[in-house]
Amino acid sequence: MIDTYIIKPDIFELDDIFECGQCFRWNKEDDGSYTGVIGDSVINVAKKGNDVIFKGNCSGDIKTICTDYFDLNRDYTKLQNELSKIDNYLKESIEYGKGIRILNQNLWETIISFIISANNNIPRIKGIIERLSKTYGKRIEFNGKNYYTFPTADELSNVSIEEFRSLGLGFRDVRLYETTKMILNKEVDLEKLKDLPTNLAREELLKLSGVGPKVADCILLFSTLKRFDVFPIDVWVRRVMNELYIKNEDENKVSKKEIQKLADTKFGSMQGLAQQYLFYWKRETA
DNA sequence: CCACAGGACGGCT
DNA sequence: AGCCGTCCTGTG
Repeated sequence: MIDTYIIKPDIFELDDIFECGQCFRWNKEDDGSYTGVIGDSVINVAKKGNDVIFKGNCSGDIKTICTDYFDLNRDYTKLQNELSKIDNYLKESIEYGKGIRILNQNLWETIISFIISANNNIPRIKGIIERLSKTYGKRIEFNGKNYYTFPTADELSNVSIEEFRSLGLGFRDVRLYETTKMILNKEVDLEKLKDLPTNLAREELLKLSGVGPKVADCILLFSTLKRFDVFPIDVWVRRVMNELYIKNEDENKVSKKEIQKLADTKFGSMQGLAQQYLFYWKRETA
């Protein structure tokens, strides 16, 4: 059924939320709004003045779905104020990406999406995920258009490596195939992850094929696991951390260990959010 | 045609 | 433990 839900949040900018690199299934419409799939629902998010308007073909209560997914019960103003005190670089990056909220994305979907993200760029990642959903997910209609749910582990259980390859996954085909099997046979039990401390949850995720340190940290931060005490280090984060704080002539000579240690001491339990502001700022203004 | 961009992984020291 | 070549596809 088609539902609407309207709020006036202090912190909520469409471009900041959907373009900061945390998600791959949201597409911008001609009117500036975004449409995407959350679980079994299709949602369109628009902003008019201070109003954020959610409309969707929803499998449940739209208010519950959006409150959870968009992390609406967290006080980002307070978090921004705390982070802004750390230094002026962080303050500037927060001013740039002031409308960011970290999404609560389905854990399985986040795992598969970020395995696909390895050694890959955003347009291609989005294309692969779209083809995966169209081929193996369920169709939902909204505003006269077809959308597709992200396929479940069960829906991928009989897909061969060759079929994955034909969707454009490249060398990631085996990783998707193996990880699907490992999750289905509970070699890694996703249900148990949410109760584990961050370091142990990371160890579990690292057992999955195609999940290394960077992907594991993205999963911990951008999924319903919602851990802010991780600091995913990719080329852009390395670049910005070196430029601002480490100042090595060759950024490639800076070890991940050194960056990680700096993030721990400087940003502490809020390092995941700090990473998002710094990453988005550096990427968009590069 | 080539250079480059983007992480995991396995083999090597 | 750290270093490095390979995996694949799209872009300039």
